[in-house]
Amino acid sequence: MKKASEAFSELEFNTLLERLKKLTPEAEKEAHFEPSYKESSFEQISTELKKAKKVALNFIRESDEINSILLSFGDSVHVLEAAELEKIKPYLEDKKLKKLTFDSKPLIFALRFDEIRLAGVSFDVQLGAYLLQPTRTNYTASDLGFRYLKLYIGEGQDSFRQAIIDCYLAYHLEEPLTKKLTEGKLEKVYNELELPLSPVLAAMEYRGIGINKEELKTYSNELAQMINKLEEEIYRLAGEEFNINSPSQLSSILFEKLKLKPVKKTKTGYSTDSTVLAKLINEHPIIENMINYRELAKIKSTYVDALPKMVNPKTKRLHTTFNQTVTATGRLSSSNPNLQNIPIRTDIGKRIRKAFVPARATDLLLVADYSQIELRVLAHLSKDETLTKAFEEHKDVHQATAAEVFGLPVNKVSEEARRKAKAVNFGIVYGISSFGLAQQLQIDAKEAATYIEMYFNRYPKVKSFIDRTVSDAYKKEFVKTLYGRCRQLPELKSNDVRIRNFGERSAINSVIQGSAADIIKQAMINVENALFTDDLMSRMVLQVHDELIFEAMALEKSALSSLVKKQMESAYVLHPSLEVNISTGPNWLEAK
DNA sequence: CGTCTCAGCGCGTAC
DNA sequence: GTACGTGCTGAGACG
Repeated sequence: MKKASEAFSELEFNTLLERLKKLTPEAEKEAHFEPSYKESSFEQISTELKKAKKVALNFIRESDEINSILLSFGDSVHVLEAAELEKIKPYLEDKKLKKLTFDSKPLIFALRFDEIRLAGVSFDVQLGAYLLQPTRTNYTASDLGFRYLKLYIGEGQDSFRQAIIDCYLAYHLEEPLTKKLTEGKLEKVYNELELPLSPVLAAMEYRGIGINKEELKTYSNELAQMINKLEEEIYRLAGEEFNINSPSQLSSILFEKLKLKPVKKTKTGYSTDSTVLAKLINEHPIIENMINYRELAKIKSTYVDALPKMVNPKTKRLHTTFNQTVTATGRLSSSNPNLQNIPIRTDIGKRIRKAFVPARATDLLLVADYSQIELRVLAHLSKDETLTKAFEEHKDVHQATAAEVFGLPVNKVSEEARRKAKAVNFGIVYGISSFGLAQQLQIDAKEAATYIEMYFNRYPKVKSFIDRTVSDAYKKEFVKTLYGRCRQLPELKSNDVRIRNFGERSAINSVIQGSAADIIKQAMINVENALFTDDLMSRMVLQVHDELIFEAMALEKSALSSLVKKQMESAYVLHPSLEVNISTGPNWLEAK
């Protein structure tokens, strides 16, 4: 009863506030920015459009359908009916007329349904704001309007008003954002990488990738049966039925009922994650079943059952969204669905890849992946002779590292030593801590520390590069990649040593991961252009951080292979040079 | 009081 | 180190 009355009074309070706002329109106008707009026809704006050098552009859309066209020459925003699209088409496709946008990719994407190729996008608010502050989680009109123009724009506008505001901002943020980008020496990465990449990503999203729904349906049934059996066995061994997917319920079965020894804690209780289960494998027969259950359940719910639901009914294909303004380092991310974390490591997971196929059975998928791009970037940036030489001599880099670190002849490097060296290499790229390496290798921190020390003994210039990068980061509070992409590191100002250490690792990781991201972005732009120049029909459809996936026309297989290899390897002149491996197959599994 | 929604969290997949 | 998605859980909103 009390709660209900409290809720009511709060509701009443809000309603009163709303009324108050309406009663004082003057105060409202002062506090909140509202761009003016007018409904116009093509004829009314055609004179201005003809003589204009630049125009801000936006659409009001329902999913991918354009309902209205928004144009601004600086003052009022013109709202035109979608029916006028045909008349505006030549202007949209005229690369000499500069288009200023708030977020260009959805516009490019939507226009493709009307067979219009937007050209001349010279400014994109989202991309500019991202390059200036890549660690922000979003770039809303309200935040950006205030930050760069001191405008008060309310959050949570309806979609019509939001579209108007975005169009207005696309015009008026050009000057302040461009100025900031220049000050930060970010023009190169902005103009040569992010802006030209945007239409490439739009095209890849538009194309999508083929998926064999029947294959997944069959697999789903198989998995259901296997999961069912494991479920029964787990219940039997537990002596009761419970929700296996609930970490808290599993925890009480394992650590209370079965009296197993807890390995580590989480915020809320005892951890049951895969590393914990692995350590308990010899303690109780239920553990092995749990490990198997977890893997199958993960694959089924996240991929096998989820992916078919996301197939576009019109195109019969999967269309991911490549997010260009999400990661702190400059990598892309992929969502709805995420096609950058499709399983590959286990046999159970591999079968998912088999379901990714080209549109026509006669075509192929072609996968082109950079060999060890991050370690090559490290060799390049550090100028370490030993590491550089390993690549120049086409050595197995983990094996070579093992030989160096453990002082063995190459032919005496055991599987075990190679595995350890590989973990050290990963650790270096991630910004190593002895704690992290110890956890990875299941050894104590002291032993891990000696591995790191031995590594730095053999690769002294990697050591000095890391030291230089970190001390530079403390001085400037940011780091930069090969292309000048910037990441701020406010963590380095923290009084908490754990947060500072995190900042130091991020500094190293961002330079290496971000530089690799720069390179593959350059490669994507170059490859896409080359495909059109050479009149090939094959198309790039996915990017997974260090690899590009193409739908290849069978007849173009060899031409495509050499084009892609050439373009990817020459995207950036690195020392040691970049190396790309190519393979093809009837599906994503067999093209790896 | 039951139903719904949402955010946080544990977990696991990728590079 | 960098991401994203699923399922569970508890809190608060809703009717």
